[in-house]
Amino acid sequence: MATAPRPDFAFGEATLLLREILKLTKSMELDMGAALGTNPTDFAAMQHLMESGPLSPGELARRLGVSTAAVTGVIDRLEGLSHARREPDPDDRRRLLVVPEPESVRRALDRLLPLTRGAQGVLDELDEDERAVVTRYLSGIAAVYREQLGIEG
Amino acid sequence: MATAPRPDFAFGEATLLLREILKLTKSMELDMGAALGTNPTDFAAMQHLMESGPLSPGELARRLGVSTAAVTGVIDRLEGLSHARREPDPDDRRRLLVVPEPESVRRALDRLLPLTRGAQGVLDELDEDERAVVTRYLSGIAAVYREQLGIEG
DNA sequence: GTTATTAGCTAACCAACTTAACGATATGCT
DNA sequence: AGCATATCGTTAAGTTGGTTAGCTAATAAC
Repeated sequence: MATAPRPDFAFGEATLLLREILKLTKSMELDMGAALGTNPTDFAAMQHLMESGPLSPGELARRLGVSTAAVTGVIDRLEGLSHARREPDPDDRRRLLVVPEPESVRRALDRLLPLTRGAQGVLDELDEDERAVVTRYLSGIAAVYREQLGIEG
Repeated sequence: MATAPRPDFAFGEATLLLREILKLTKSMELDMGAALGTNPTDFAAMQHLMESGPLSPGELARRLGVSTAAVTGVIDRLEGLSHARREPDPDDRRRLLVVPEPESVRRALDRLLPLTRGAQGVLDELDEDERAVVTRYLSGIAAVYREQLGIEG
């Protein structure tokens, strides 16, 4: 009873590892944010800007899953820290573009790249067939999640 | 430039899938919470109570990574919804035990079990060697994360 | 048996969201 | 062309979930 109070929770090793990764990811988000002096949401915004280039506040809101009003705050904070700036959108004067500052991008990449390189390194140690197995597993897990959320969460 | 504004972000398929899973997990946490009418933190507390049985507020705070003051609020909300109740700890009269209500546990499991069963199902479709590959991959990823966080996050 | 520590709570505060309303621009319709 | 409608970002006001600091009660240490 002390070690297994609820028999329903008998997880496989892979499942436990996945859970640990999810937990580590949360710490990572805090850590990443700390690197730029931001909260996780603001850092996530930076990630989108780094990956996709300048984005409108509306698009940023959509990607972050928050209201456009909240994104105004995100941009205010990023601008306050000189991580990004507002520029007018030449094609639509209602809209604007949030442009990441190169120096901040560099700093963020300093944190992000070791992670992605490390992840890639793990994959590189696997052969083609093994990578396929991993892909199959992850696809399966993603499918299970999507199904529970009602296809497309 | 439109499709690949930053060449630094060339992710492998597995990495993209892992990212998607992380994203789905967040939706899942909201979804789970909604099932009990709670926020993700409160649901996470329920998960710990379900897995480990009654816990003290302090232990709950430690596991959730929030202050004990915040946990007072968590327990207040769970009690308000009759998902758990406070009981005195027979061994230490300063302490108390947060006990999950069976009916709420049942409702939470209704949501959780399909997920864990689904995840287990994905694993069941792999043979022994393949499962070892998955474990190796996930261990590697976890190690990379831990390393970046400075061993033990 | 006093002193120090621990447990949980309250109080006061704060950060990050939400919805609603608003001004400015763009789009669609006739 | 010109008016009605929709869209974009912002502001304003309110809510939520967290923080730290300080308190009381109970236990542990010497």
